[in-house]
Order: sequence, then structure tokens, then C-alpha cells
Amino acid sequence: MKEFSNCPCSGATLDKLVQPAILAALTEGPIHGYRLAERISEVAGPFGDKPDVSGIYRFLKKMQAAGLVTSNWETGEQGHAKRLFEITADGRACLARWTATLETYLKTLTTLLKDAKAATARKPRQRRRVAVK
Amino acid sequence: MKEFSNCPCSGATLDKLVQPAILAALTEGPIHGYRLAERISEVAGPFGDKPDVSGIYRFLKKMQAAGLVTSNWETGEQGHAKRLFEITADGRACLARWTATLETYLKTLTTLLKDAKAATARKPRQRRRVAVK
DNA sequence: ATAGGATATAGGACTTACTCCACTAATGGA
DNA sequence: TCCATTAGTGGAGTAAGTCCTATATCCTAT
Repeated sequence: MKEFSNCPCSGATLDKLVQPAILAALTEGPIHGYRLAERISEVAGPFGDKPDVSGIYRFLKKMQAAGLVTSNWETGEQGHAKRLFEITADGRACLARWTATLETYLKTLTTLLKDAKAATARKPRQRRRVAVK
Repeated sequence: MKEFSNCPCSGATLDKLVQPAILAALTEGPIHGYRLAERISEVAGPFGDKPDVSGIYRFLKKMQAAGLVTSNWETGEQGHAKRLFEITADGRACLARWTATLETYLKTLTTLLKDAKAATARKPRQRRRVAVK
């Protein structure tokens, strides 16, 4: 048998869906990019280790350009400037749409899973006779 | 409000998970790349329109290199040569692993969805008057 | 004091898993 | 004869990441 460690079936290359995760996290209130990344890796949990911070920032920038979030620099007398990100109305609408999309996606995946399972059950023989029934 | 037609929340840019779909379809028996693509778009159904044929062929090639499938040219006296693809033992193992991976993925997505929903329910207000506290 | 860790933001280069478009080529009807 | 269907393939581009690196500033502990 082979090593499957770098095979996509390990899940290593699956999308982590950072964008909806960001939007969802932002509904909890304004937050810094850094903290956001932490919140998300909590949710992403056991699956994809954790998303890269720089990826988060990149996304936030894109999302700001698209009008899904706003940000302003929090320039306290001390401490270097931090960006506080906030979700916009459009961002909320986008999140709602994500919800619908993910639901459909979930359904598709479930079907796929069922099919795959049925398939593996269907032909478990053909290796060297795996018992009668 | 904006158009969301090219926003990723529309699902247009979500991965279609072609690889496990291919493997699952292959367990039904040897098949041509072209037919395979059709079978998959049936399953993919309402979601991502349908995966591109060329993408399928590219993947099959990669998977063959990885030993997950085999193929031989079906050179009948007439009709141009067709490739018949078949799943290998390694391919079946890979599919089994995919099943496990997708299950975890599904769980993560479900959590994310629940969070997002709770979030949209949580703050539909907060647009003018942010309250005292 | 100062070295090192956590906090915070960001860019360059790369990869994976696709997509879209265009092309060849044979087969089977209308 | 023209055209749809079946079958396979290549070039170019994109989306959503990854890894590594660089920058600052703060807060400890030595």
C-alpha cells in the first residue's frame, strides 16, 4: 500500500472556507485581523490545522474593496496602529447568501458520501474473497 | 444593495470535489472519461453546474500517475481509440480515506453554518443607536 | 538594559483545484 | 452533406489558499 500523506484524500488541500468564517466571526463585533485569525482557527478546529494569518489579511482587504467590511485605524496614544474591522450591511447579506450556498453544498457532499460508501460496500471483494456475505 | 453574482458567496468558486466524485463513480465499473464527466455532473446536480471535461481528464492523468486508476486503450477495429479507466486497490483505499475526510469536513461546515446562522439572528439591529452599554 | 515572546500587519512566491475556450477527430443520423 | 454527439487534449487564467519572510510594538523575565 502507499502513503497517503500527500494525497488530497487526506484533506490537506481542501478549501477551508475562510471567507464565510470571517464574516461569521465579524458578526460578534469589531475585531482585529489577528484576533480574527485566532477565532477562526478555533472553529476550523481539528480539520485544517489553521488558516494562515496573511491569508486572512489578504481576504479582509479584498472584502473591504468589495464593501463587505469596513475598517478604521485605532490609533491610541500608544501601541502601534491597529485596524478594527467591522461588517457592513452588504457583508451581512453576503453571509446570509453563504449560508444558503453552504447548505446546498452540504447536501451535495452528503449525497456524494453516501454514494461513495455504498460503492465501497458494493465491491469489498475482489481483493481475495472477503468472506461470504 | 449589490449584485452578488460574482461574489464567492454564490458558490461559483467553491471546489467541486471532483477527485472523490471520480473515484466513487469508478467503483461502478470501468468507464470512459467522457461518460465519467456526465455521471459526475448528475451527482453534482443543482450545485456547481457541472465540472469541466478537461478538468476530469487532467485529474485522471494525475490519478493514474499516483496509481489510483489504470487505463487501457480500447482499440476496436472501428471508432477511434477510447481510454477505459478502472479503479485500483490503492484507489479504493484512497476513496475510503476520502470518505473519512469528507465526514470531518461536513462536520466543520455544519458548525460553521450553525454559527453563521446564530450570528445573523443575533444582530439584525445595531444599525443606528448602538445603545449605552 | 536587553533578549525574546506575543501581538499586529503585510508582501512575494508558490500550489491546488479547478474554469473557459479552442482544437482535433471519428460516428451516426437528418 | 452538414451537424450533433462522443471522445480526448492543450493553453491560459483564476480563486483561495499555503509558506516564508519582514516590519513594528508591546510585555515580560533574566
